[in-house]
Amino acid sequence: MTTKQRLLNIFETLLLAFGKRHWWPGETELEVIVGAILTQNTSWRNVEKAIANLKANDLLDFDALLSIDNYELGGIIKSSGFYNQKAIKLKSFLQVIHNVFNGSIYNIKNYDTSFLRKTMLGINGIGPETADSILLYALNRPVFVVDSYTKRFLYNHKLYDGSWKYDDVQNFFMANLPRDTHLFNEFHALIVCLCQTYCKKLPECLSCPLNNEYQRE
DNA sequence: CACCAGGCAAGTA
DNA sequence: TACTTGCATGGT
Repeated sequence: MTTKQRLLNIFETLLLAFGKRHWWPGETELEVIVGAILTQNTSWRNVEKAIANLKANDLLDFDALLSIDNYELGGIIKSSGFYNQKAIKLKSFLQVIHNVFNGSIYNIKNYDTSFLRKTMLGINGIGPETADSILLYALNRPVFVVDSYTKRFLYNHKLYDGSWKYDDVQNFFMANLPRDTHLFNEFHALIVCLCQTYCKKLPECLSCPLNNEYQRE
């Protein structure tokens, strides 16, 4: 079985086991972007509270967020942890959108993916995972998102030895899968679901739904 | 009680 | 280049 066939098999198996994940929860691009920053090293449960709090204060709005005081913003997103840093990160991101993209978040749709990625990576607080999450889940660009779960999954299933960097892991998926936004969207979400359900720690991954897939080899 | 969660940047060697 | 540390709340 080739790597491409194996990856697609794994995807089909996970989809069958868990169903569609309907990622990313969020009604607007801004909500997805805010969530992507707030969920850095933080459980999604705590991020949901922060987003609800932002909505309750009418702050899930580009201009409102841009003008709010950092200290006050930190208090509102406190439940997401690292709230002082994240307040600064959110403001930095919005400030760049304001400066580079002519003052509107909606203009960023008109720019190509590599320019957007490079620009986002230049913002303090935006690393590769956050940038790619925004590209895929907010802007529907065919970019594969890598996180700690992705590496754990590949390692547990002996698809890599643990030495690859972020870009190496991303290239592995993108070189062996059709460049399809919906596929990348669902695959990443399914890997997260798999690891949160079965593969809590390295290197164990017992009673994993993929075991049958391997027995077929 | 300890440990982790859908990371990143800055500092050190 | 390759580690280490600070950031911080809330759930299990």
